[in-house]
Amino acid sequence: MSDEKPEARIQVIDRAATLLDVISRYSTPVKLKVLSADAGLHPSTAYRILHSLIDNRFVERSGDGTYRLGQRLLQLSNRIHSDIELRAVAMPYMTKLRDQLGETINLTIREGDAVVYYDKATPNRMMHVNQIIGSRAPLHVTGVGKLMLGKGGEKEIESYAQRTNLPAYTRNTFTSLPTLTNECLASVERGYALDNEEAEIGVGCIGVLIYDHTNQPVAGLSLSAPIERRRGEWVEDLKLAGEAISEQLGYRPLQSVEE
Amino acid sequence: MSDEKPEARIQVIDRAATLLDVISRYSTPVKLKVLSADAGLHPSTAYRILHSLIDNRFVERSGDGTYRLGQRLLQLSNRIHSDIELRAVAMPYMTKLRDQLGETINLTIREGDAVVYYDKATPNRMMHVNQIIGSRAPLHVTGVGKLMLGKGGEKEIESYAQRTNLPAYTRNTFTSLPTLTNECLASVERGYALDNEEAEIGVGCIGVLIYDHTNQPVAGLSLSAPIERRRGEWVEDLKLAGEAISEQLGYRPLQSVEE
DNA sequence: GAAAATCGTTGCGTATTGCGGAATGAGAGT
DNA sequence: ACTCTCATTCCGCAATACGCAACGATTTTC
Repeated sequence: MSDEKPEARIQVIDRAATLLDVISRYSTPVKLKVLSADAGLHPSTAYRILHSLIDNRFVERSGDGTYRLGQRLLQLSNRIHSDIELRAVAMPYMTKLRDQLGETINLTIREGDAVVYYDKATPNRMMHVNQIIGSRAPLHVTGVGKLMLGKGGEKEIESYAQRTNLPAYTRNTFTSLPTLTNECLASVERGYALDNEEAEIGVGCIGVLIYDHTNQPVAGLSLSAPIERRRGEWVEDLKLAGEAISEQLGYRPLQSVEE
Repeated sequence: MSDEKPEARIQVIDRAATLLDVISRYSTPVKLKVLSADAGLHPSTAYRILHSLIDNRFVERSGDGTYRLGQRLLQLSNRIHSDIELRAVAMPYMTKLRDQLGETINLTIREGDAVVYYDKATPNRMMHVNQIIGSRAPLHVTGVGKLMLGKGGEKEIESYAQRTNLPAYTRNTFTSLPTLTNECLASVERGYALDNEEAEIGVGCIGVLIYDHTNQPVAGLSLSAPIERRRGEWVEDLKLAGEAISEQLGYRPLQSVEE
């Protein structure tokens, strides 16, 4: 990091970054004296910055007074890794489905009580369903969301219903707990869910879950189409794609619990 | 991060960590308004911290004004990963060799003109060679170091000689460029190197290189013993262990250059 | 298309925070 | 036991980070 940029910089962030760099250059944990010398900082300055980085788990300190990079860096970068991997694995299947079926294919992930549209493959036709990447929809009005609720079981569906009060988006939205519960559990049972104009009149979806090596659902795959164009035979295509993506992410169905 | 710790904390490091956490909670890139709200910071404060994090590559900003985690986190955590992996892969072979041959087995890595003792397996006998983890030795007086120099070719050996002036550690140290060059290149040729009391009188070593998926040497494996106990037949054991470790790290010998 | 609202960015004054020097404590080396 | 070195803490100070307000750009609304 240079000082040539005219914009105001925050000195202590630059200094913290320098210390992390210096630590990363050594293959064994390093002492304070070496770190302050290499970073060009006063030892008491380096000491305080390092201990703030320790508090935030970017750095760890051993009993012998040496410092090394901390677990927070792994956790944050795992986030980047898993995002990159999910997209990279899913996108070829999505584009293939899009080309084969001629409708929009969405990749979604769960964020609390909503699904977020994470990526998509849209067909080259004038009329197609277009979801905005980054936008979100409540779980109970999407196919994938109903599957995610269903995987959580009756208690989770009930908690969700209490938190959200199951607002109606169309006249087809499930707004009563018993019917939503039946719908979610049945969807899990058959391995896919339909959205029958529950989020938006005129739009129908087919959704399946994507699992990873933890054998938990991590994302959803869905096809959105104008309701009159949606065909039941596409369910199998979505299921096969969801399974293939899941396997590439390390999912092993019917595996005994050993981890 | 809480405020209950009595020690002085650096506020802006805490705030930067909070912003990184907030970004990591979202699965899609996030706008400034959301980040400042979730982090409980004034927008201009969040703006300045974020841009300092951008300068240091912990965060990236897209043209649409959204922020996501940056590549620096990956780079720093790759450092942690590769360290963990090397040790995890090598240690079982090291302990097996130690038990089989009854002498100290070292794992070393290169740091500039030195090798650093990175890990070790020491035998349960009163007299054994003991290298201090974290300590370093000049390349030209260690078996592994001579191999690393040899892999670099004559020009690198010459540069090294000019930089260091090949100081003698014992009467057996190679202190002339021609003889050191011959020794390094011959060692590479036969796939192992010996340290014949070149670093310390009375201590002899056998060293081999460890490669990874980049097909480059990333570490060294060596046996250190009192010179009168060292046996030439152990060379094959070191070579086999070095190859096995390398393969587990993704090394593919005789692979055409395609990466 | 114009006006209003919102978000992002920047300048500025201030006070809070981070800094460096010095002192102290702990541990290592002789 | 003494000396030396490194790590840690305290303290006064000024530089830095901050928040407010204003401005520019973009989006939203009518």
